[in-house]
Amino acid sequence: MKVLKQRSTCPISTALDVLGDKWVLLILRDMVFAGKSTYGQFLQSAEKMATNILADRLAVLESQGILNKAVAADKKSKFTYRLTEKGVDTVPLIIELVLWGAKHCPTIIDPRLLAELQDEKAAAVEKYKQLARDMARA
Amino acid sequence: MKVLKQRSTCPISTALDVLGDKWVLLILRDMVFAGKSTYGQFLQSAEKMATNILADRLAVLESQGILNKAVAADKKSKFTYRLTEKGVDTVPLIIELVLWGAKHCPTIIDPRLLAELQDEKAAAVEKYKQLARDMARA
DNA sequence: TCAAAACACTTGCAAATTGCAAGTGAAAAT
DNA sequence: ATTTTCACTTGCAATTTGCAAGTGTTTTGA
Repeated sequence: MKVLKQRSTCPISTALDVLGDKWVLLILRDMVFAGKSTYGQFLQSAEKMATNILADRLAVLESQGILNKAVAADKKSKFTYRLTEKGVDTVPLIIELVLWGAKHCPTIIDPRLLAELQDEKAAAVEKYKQLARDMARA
Repeated sequence: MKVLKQRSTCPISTALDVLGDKWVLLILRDMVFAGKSTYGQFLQSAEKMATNILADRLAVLESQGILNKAVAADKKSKFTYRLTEKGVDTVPLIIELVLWGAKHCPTIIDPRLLAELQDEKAAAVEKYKQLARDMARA
């Protein structure tokens, strides 16, 4: 059981104690926007995270109740990671990261997705939260 | 001039290359919600960041165009750091961090601030963006 | 049925980053 | 003139990262 130290009682600081890590948020991105759920799928991302870092971050996220680990339905040797409701609640944060990155950094993004997030943010947040929930049940 | 390496062309990943750091976001928090603008003020936060880390992160934020450094109006030995519009645009992200932290972690927050952020998020985002802009002119 | 492949990690280690304490140098106050 | 304030810098031990290789179960396929 991974234990994180809380630096203060500030909500921002405490949120950052777990979410203030590049790899953690890329895992959440892959779950929300790419529907990924296994160790092998997370390793295939463009950012090439190291295997030990991935294992460590999955353990942190599980111990923090942001995702659940379970044996896959089809294979006993496979695990699936699913978002809890606490994990689903990071969707608005991830969407703000998309919007900031797309506006201020040189990046590549599907223009339709960007338009959807910009023009109907509240609806898009609900849509991706629900998608994340549906995947968690699958 | 600090150079950051971009891990991919994904907007989330690229945003995280600069914002995916606990100390960077605490500096932005202090500017937006506490109106801080000097090296000495940042050092006084509850999280006690080390002096060398603070100097490093301020240099990163300046080189990324998120804040500007200028000699203070009153004293030549003092610098003031102010948010650029790129920095002001992190306000929605910071507000999502507040909401997630307050909802899912044991933290302490003024109930009126929380209610304001929860019940009228869009208006609150605009309000704090404008406050941040006004401080940048002061 | 038995060897090979897939899958999810673990381990070892060099290199980079962090956190702490102390030091530096210029301007302000006394 | 001297002390204090302010904004850093430096040195160094300890932690964390990133890379490559290895381990131990399933599962697939001949």
